Amino acid sequence: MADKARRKADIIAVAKAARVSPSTVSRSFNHPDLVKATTRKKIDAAVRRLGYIRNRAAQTIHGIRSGTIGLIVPTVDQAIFAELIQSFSEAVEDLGFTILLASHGFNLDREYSLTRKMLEHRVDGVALIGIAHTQDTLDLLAQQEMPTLLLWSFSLDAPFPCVGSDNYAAGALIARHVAGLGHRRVAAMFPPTEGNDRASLRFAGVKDALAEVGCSIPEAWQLVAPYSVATAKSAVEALIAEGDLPTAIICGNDVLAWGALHALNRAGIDVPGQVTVTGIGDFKGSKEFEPSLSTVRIPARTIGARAAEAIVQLTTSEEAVDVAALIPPEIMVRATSGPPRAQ
Amino acid sequence: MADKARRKADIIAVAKAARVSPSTVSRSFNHPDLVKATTRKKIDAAVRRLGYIRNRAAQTIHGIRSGTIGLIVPTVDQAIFAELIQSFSEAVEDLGFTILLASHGFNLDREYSLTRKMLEHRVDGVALIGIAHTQDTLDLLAQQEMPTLLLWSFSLDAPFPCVGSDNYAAGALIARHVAGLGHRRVAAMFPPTEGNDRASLRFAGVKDALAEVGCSIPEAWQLVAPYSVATAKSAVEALIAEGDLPTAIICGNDVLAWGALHALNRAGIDVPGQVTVTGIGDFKGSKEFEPSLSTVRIPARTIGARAAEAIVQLTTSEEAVDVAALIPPEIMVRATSGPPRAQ
DNA sequence: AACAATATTGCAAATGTTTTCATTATTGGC
DNA sequence: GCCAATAATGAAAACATTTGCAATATTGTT
Repeated sequence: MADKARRKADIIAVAKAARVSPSTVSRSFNHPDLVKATTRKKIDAAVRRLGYIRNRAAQTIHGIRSGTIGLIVPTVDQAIFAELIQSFSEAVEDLGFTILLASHGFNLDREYSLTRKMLEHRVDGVALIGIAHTQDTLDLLAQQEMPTLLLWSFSLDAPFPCVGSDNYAAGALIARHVAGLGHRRVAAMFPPTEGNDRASLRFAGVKDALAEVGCSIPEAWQLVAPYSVATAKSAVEALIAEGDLPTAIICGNDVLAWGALHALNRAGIDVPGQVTVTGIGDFKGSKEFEPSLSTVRIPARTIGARAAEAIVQLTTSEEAVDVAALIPPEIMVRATSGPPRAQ
Repeated sequence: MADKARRKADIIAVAKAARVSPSTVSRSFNHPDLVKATTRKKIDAAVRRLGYIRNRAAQTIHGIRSGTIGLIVPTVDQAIFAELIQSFSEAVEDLGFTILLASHGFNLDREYSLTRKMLEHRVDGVALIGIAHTQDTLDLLAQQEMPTLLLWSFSLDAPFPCVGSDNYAAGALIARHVAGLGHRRVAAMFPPTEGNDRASLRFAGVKDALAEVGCSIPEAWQLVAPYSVATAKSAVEALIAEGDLPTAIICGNDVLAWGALHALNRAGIDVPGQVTVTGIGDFKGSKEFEPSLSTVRIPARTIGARAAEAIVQLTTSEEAVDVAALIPPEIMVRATSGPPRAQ
């Protein structure tokens, strides 16, 4: 019988057990200062005795915040997103919210339907990765007046406030470093840029910065490799097999750079003596790589934490607040970059 | 005005717009076969026109499934968990559920309060990482009759069904491989084992398997390094500095092994010629490492997918179902392991 | 054209809370 | 000990749905 009572444990059951009205129980949770200490004690005791657990769904119905933030990402399974998600969710949890997580695998149509789902769950806010989204998704969020944050990339003319870094600048930063060392025979290896504003902006930054010194990347040296050490390694192995090596390979992210380094290492090609390799991202482990990877730091943890504050502000504050934040990328010159060998 | 109507868009508003009763609208969503096709058309039109979005919270109140699965992990930010979470959430989403994600940072007390939160949100099921949890957490889940799954590790005498691999076996597997090559001067590098059943089981497996051949790991060679390339690298650098090198270093996971390899590489110590290095996990990139890492494969994607099916079965099926699944680890002998150099 | 069977719809109660307003209890000042 | 404040509580309506049951509409059969 205790069992039966227990399972149903209702705010009403608690009220009965504590010999007060349901209103008082509710108040004791939500406005403890409005109920007498001794009453609160009785209620707490009843709660414990019955194993009562509040029902957020029932609260949410009243237009009260659900206490959830929807986070929609391309995938969890890339170092960079994992770090971002971790710091974001930590910070969000500390602020009393829980994350509703969904991943769309770089498919923006799926992103739309996931967004709908988030809205059905009445999340208090939505955070999306990157700037590029389908108009449908953006319209939906705007029309429902859902507090929305664009995470990871930053742009001034984005449809929603952004907290993130400037990927174009990151690309330009590393390219200028490489060009500054004197490299003119430069290859690039990037992930497919379609539906990925981060990668395409970085690549654009690289190309534009190289153009400043009159350098361009020949078609044959524009390698495309999906995010993985394996594909990057084999792409660079193929490049090596061609016989005509560039003096530098600028990679769209650190994972690709790791692949490049492994390929060069295997072929016995000295880095940076014969070939300079750079990454973007400064993932964990890049500094410890042998040789230590020259890259651009995009501070995922900072972005995640700032974004959490931003989205919570967006959901809680009445008036319009300006939460956008640009977290600048930072060049990390380490051991994989050096001047080109004299011809 | 449209705007005002739009924002509130209610099932009642939809009903009015479609000139039917709210019940019919509800049915048209939940039991479409019970409503006439032409009526459904009218309703769909009204829904679109008003931009109506169903309110899961209001449904959940009726004891209907919330369509969410709580996933509580130590952290997202470790390759192994990221991969697991990704495959789990993909599969769960395909089955029509959404993930409520929380991370406790290896703090089991936080795990308890996160579990409570999940229950407040009336998730349909909860998945926890690993076997070891506080009694409070386990009691809470049991008492609330919450479908619960233990993810990642497998054990027969666990308090809830498990879907995962056998970490003890994984440790034993790699240790037998190393011992089989003839190594007797063996070091181990593991993350702190406290509150981490994966690491402690692996380590136990390693020690027991080595004991089978009369080998034990001297105190000084039992390195402890938190999960990170950086700490692993410096731990092994310290070991190298000592001067007395083992012939093999068995690492608790691939990230630690990467760190070890970088340290040895930097010191110009040949792997596997002078020192054998092994990992556990077979993370992405381990195969492409130079030299390619010998390790034990723990198939995260398989586990994630199987676990998703399992938890959904647990939440949907009436009778008790047996969903436990042991996904066996598999040794991957690659290039970092070889016989010890003749003394 | 009438009847029974079946398909479709609406009414009203129920779900677990919160909140406004009204009522009752307590306190301090004299 | 009485009165006015003020503090604490309760009753009832509201929130956005679902669902059992009853009522109505449609169909096929003769």
